[in-house]
Amino acid sequence: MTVTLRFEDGAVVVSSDGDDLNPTSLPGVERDARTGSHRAPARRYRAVRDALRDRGADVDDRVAPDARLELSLRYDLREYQEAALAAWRGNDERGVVELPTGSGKTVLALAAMAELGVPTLVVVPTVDLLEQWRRELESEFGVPVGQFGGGEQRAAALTVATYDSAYLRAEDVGGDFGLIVFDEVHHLGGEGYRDVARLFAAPARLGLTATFERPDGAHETVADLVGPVVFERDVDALSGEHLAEYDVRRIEVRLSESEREEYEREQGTFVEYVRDAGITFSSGSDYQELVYRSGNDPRAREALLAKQRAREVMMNADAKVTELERILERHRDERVIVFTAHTDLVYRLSERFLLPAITGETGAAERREILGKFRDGEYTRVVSANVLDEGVDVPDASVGVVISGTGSERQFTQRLGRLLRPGSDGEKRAVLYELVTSETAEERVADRRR
DNA sequence: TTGACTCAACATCCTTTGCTACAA
DNA sequence: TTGTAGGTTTCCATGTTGAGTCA
Repeated sequence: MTVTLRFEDGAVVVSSDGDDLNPTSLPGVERDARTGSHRAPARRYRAVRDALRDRGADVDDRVAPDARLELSLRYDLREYQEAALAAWRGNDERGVVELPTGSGKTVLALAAMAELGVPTLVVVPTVDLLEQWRRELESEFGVPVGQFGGGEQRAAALTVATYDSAYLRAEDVGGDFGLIVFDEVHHLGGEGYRDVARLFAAPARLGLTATFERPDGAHETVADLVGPVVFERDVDALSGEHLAEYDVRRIEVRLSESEREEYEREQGTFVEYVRDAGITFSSGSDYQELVYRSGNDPRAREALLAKQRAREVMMNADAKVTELERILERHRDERVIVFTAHTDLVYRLSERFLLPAITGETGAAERREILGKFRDGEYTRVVSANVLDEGVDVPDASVGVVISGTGSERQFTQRLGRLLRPGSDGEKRAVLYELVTSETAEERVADRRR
């Protein structure tokens, strides 16, 4: 008896020429009533294949791409990269490696590709990263690299894709790769992006991230789709030798009298509603419930809007601008990145201190120009809202100033990571300033992110 | 090829001290 | 007794992204 495996529209189709096999006994395989065929989600491909092998079946496997690639790596891996690679291989070439920004996750993935030598898809969240990876692969392996996304639709044995484009092409090319690498793999927890991992058959899967855990718990889904964390090393373990040493300095500022008055009024409106409505925030979904209520309860809506205004007051306090002036003066000869949460403030600071500004409204060309000049040293400072947190190739800096941010540990880690690429002399010491408005909810927000 | 636009998706958005049901 | 986890649906606003469309 021969069992045939085929890839079709994001699924693995199982057929056999005899009656000995009950296909639904295979992992994930169900009978499709419409076509009468037996199929499993593509991600179960390896489990199905292995189960058939265990039973000694003769398998005609038309899913696995049979192309073999000769890829050689010029880099020598560092000790922790070797260890991460070994851990991943030891877990049947599945799993997530959690390493800080700047510690060489890309090199690790290149090494995995070279060792496996199978057609590989690299999935990334932004077009910026798409281009970085493509350049890296081309220069390292000297082969043409395919691209899905950013206006291109070109397949090759080594291909890079955005999460969006990978999803759009999955039914079509989901069986073409032996290895799939998810850069910034925490994105895979998003409701829509999960399907990327489901619809591709690639048996070998590598996830890369600096911050695996998600506040919504969806990292468990990611672990299910890609594999568990097989290796992790945090910033502190690498700083000094492979990453710059750093300090985080929290600076407390006070609201002005009028700001305090406004803050207390708006925050009071919010707290009062929350108390009256009996919302305790004892579970994570309570805030969500408040949002639902605001759909038809005017008081709930007003409470949320008041909270929004209170947040703006505390995050954009005038005293932070004064404090920033001092910091810029103190680090006049160093490269400084200023992070905020609101675009309005970005433009205010840009005008006041003549800082080049990057926000979501900044076009691609202008963005490239600013980052290029920052890289060359023509600009030594840049101010941005959330744009530079992730997914953009940001030139190295040694001073960061967090004017405002969310309570997200991920955002904090990413911002810190912007400063940690070691200097050429190895003597660099980075500083991240955190400006926090005292006696406001921002103190809690700042505590939460660490 | 580009730029401007729309659209959908993702992420964050959280108070203080208290209720209830259930498991160890 | 003590400690701990927690039930609904169609979503207030802001910032950012990628894909697609059209001029």
